[in-house]
Amino acid sequence: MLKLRPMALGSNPKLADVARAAGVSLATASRALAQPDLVRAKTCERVRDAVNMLGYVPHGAARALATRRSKTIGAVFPPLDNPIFAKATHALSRELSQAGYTLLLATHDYDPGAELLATRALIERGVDGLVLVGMDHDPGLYRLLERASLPYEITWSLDHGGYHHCVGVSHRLASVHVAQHLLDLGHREFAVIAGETAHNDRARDRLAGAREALASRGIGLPSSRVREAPFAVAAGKAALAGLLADAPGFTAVICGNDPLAIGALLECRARGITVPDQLSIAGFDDVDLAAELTPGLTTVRVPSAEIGARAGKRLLARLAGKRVRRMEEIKAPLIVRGTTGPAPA
Amino acid sequence: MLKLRPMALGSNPKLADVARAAGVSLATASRALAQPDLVRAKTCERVRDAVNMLGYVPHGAARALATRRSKTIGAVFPPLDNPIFAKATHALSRELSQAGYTLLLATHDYDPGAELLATRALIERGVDGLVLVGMDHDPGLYRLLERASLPYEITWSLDHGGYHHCVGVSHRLASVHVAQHLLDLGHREFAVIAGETAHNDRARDRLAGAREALASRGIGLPSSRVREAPFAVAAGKAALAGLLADAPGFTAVICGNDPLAIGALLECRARGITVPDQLSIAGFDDVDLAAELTPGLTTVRVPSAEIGARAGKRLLARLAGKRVRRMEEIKAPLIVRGTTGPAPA
DNA sequence: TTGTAGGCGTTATCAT
DNA sequence: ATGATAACGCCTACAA
Repeated sequence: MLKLRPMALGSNPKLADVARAAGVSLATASRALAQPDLVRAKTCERVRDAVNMLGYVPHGAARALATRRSKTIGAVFPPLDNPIFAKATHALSRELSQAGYTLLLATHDYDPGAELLATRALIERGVDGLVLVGMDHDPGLYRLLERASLPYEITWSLDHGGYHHCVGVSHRLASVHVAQHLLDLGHREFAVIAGETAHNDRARDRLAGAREALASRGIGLPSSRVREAPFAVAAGKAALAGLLADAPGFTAVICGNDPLAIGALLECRARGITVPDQLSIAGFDDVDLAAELTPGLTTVRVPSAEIGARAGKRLLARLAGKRVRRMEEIKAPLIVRGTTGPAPA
Repeated sequence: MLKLRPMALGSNPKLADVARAAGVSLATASRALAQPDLVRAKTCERVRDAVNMLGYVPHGAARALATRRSKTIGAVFPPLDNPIFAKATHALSRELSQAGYTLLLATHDYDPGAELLATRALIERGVDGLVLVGMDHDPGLYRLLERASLPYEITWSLDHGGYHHCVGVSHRLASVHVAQHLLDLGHREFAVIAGETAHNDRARDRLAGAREALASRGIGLPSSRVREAPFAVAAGKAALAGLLADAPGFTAVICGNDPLAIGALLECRARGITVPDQLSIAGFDDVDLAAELTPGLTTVRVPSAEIGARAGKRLLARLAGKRVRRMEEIKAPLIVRGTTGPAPA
């Protein structure tokens, strides 16, 4: 079954080998591949043939060294088992590859230190640009970017300071809409299951938005009614269980993201609490699953694939010397489905 | 003419600048960073200071050119919105970064042509090794790898031919176990919602395993009872609806992966079909959500994070000159939860 | 322990 | 249209 391959040969063919095989100079071979218009058609063809014959594959490092461009974009992301990040990564990768760029990906576990290290590694690898998530980063990270004078895009969050290039949504505003929706349904007793707010400006903004909307109608949110939980369905279940045990009496739960909301929903189902009759639940992100559940999950649609794609497009445009708006806000509409309903009488 | 180029303002400091600032030669500066043991401690420190002072970041391309190593590993994956791939990617990335390697990620939509192109791009970028998913690839892909004599790992699938390095599970065998479990519960009328089998050996093996187990007990699987569906909860719902409409009468559904199974489950819930009393449902992969549902989803545990981590470890070991077993099989046990039960009388 | 110099594979700037 | 050759930034024998 195992076939032996006679062809051994030490190293891979280089452009010089191609040139020799085609009977042209190194420079001509290079041009034939990069700027065919500058080379006689016939010569071009000879070079191409030689390439195929030898199985020549360009040496990116050498090219990067000479051109000072790696055709590579770095992305530093939280764990991709959050589907929103997976989607964005995929869309970004797709966008980049269409333009001949490749994605260099680093992931971290919401740890600013690790994030800084990873970013450094990417810069060392010579990325032409960088995609980051959110605004919360080690100060050293921004310094590093500054010094490297590397174009980068902040995703998900918006820098209202107008300094960073960014493409994202207003988490605060969307969260206000969620709370208002529930208030309009007559709810007065709320609980919140927030994502972990440390090192996460999105989670903080979402929590702040909810607080603010409630406060503006004179409704407080005691700390016993607020829980932070790591992103995960299981954590959502546990959080709701905890709230029910420690501070019952609420009729609506605002969740920091969909997995938490789905967890809360499953916990209700397991306990026989009917949603939305006895309890309303709202999520955030509009994960695929949200629409498939019965009842469907009321949530905020954050178009994560679009964010990834836009970040890629913007970066590519900037690398091509075009100008782009510094800040690109994407709408995040409230999607009302079945898990929210009138407050029980 | 010889011109002294003072460090340009925009340009980043190079090792030569560090050396000058530290008052040592280029070679010493290089060694101080790479092999500090070969350099006097005091000198080392001077170099380090210079590095910090100047904010020096090594130029990876130059290093790669000189050492013929990029400290970069490429991975070619299907869309990461399938959580199993997201988990594997994260684990892989984590494993690599611990060893100073970075992950170069390419994703494709189950298209062999695109996969080939992406792989080529990674090789051009100078990856030191590659991680692939499954055995189904464009023949040109294997040729490319051969010529580049690049170490690579096939993940998820096992090459029983013993040719490729691989780390994965036996999808066929696990699928046999699923079918046997249902047979043991008394089921005789089956339906299958398979993943799309084109360009996907895992989906084919899973389907084949189920067929085989049923056949070995004299039970056939008419084509009207088999449906292929793209990976997605929505597709699972639709597939079950289709089966119910076209070929009712089955008491158990074997699904090609968990999202499909969850879709089937949700469809049942929406129609008032009780699971497992009226219908048993089994999945494959053991996604996080599977355990959180009530009833929990009976499925096969495929440790995707472990696969990613192992692939990384194996590749790193090989790059370090160690030998590893060509084939590493990971157990994929059946996890019996609540969605499967005795066949209705 | 430290320095000198050649080379890694490609592009780009000159000539021709 | 094509060719010679100097960068590009770093590593690493080989010398000192």
